[in-house]
Amino acid sequence: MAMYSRDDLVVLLKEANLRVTDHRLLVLETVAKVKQPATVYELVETLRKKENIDQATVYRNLSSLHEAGLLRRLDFNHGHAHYELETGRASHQLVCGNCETIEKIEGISIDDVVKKMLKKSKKFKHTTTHSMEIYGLCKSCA
Amino acid sequence: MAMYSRDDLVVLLKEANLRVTDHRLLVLETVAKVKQPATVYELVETLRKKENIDQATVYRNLSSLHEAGLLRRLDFNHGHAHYELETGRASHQLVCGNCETIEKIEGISIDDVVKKMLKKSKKFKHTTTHSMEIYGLCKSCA
DNA sequence: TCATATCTGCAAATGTGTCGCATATGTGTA
DNA sequence: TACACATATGCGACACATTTGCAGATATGA
Repeated sequence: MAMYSRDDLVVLLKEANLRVTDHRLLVLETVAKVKQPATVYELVETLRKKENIDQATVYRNLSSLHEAGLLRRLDFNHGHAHYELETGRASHQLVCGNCETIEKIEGISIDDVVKKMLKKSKKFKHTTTHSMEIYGLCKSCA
Repeated sequence: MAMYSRDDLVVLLKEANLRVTDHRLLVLETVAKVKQPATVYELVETLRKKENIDQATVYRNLSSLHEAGLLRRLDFNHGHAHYELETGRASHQLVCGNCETIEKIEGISIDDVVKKMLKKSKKFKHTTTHSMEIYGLCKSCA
């Protein structure tokens, strides 16, 4: 898991043509630190402990960072979004269809599958980054 | 794409130990007919044209049918759920991360990938049915 | 330092989905 | 077929995630 210094993140923001505000930097920094994709609720909780920051600001920054390609937005069918740093590498996870359990799996390439799917596709020509969610039931729920 | 008669669907409901009500049958029948996974909004619109049916009823029936394993619930990061008939076979789709475009791709097996992921997993032992969503950008948004 | 585009907090508004409750309906049993 | 009871339904209120309008604050280039 790559570690980014605050200065690194500032560079990322500038490269993305985003203004470097305290709050935006803080949001980016917070997401960069989490191990599992974080919910907005978790992020807001964490951020509020450090600084007085409104949830609307958190939402707006998550959106701008996502649009700029710095964050990946994930949805696990749980009714709320999750965010993680956009690493350029694909993101794969098993997701429980019953409870909120998710498990990121590292080190598996699905490039072949993506290639096959693109070959059959009419609406997609290439994918930039992609994430794959496989839904099943976790041990507790099975 | 398998076609189900109304009688077939009644049998499915009975096998699932669900009461056969007009509304539940109608919801199931409607989902069974759509080609692409349908949003609740679309289903409510379609259903309202045929019969006076409340959206709470639609939601409740979609849930009971999903819990009973007759419907698959999908989330494409668009802020609302989609439903399709649970076929037993896996469901694969390319999803645009920018607009609402999705494209189902048939005839690709990802059993090997699922097997590999399960092997690395600590929280999942086996998957029942699974669906895979690969996020990228569609031609228009690329 | 200034001008201006962008950001922020606040409160109110949306959108999606759920719940409580009184009434209606399906289903097994007599 | 009629009954009893569990379950389903409609309605309105509610809950939660996310967005928006607006007025004041801040970042950035000139």
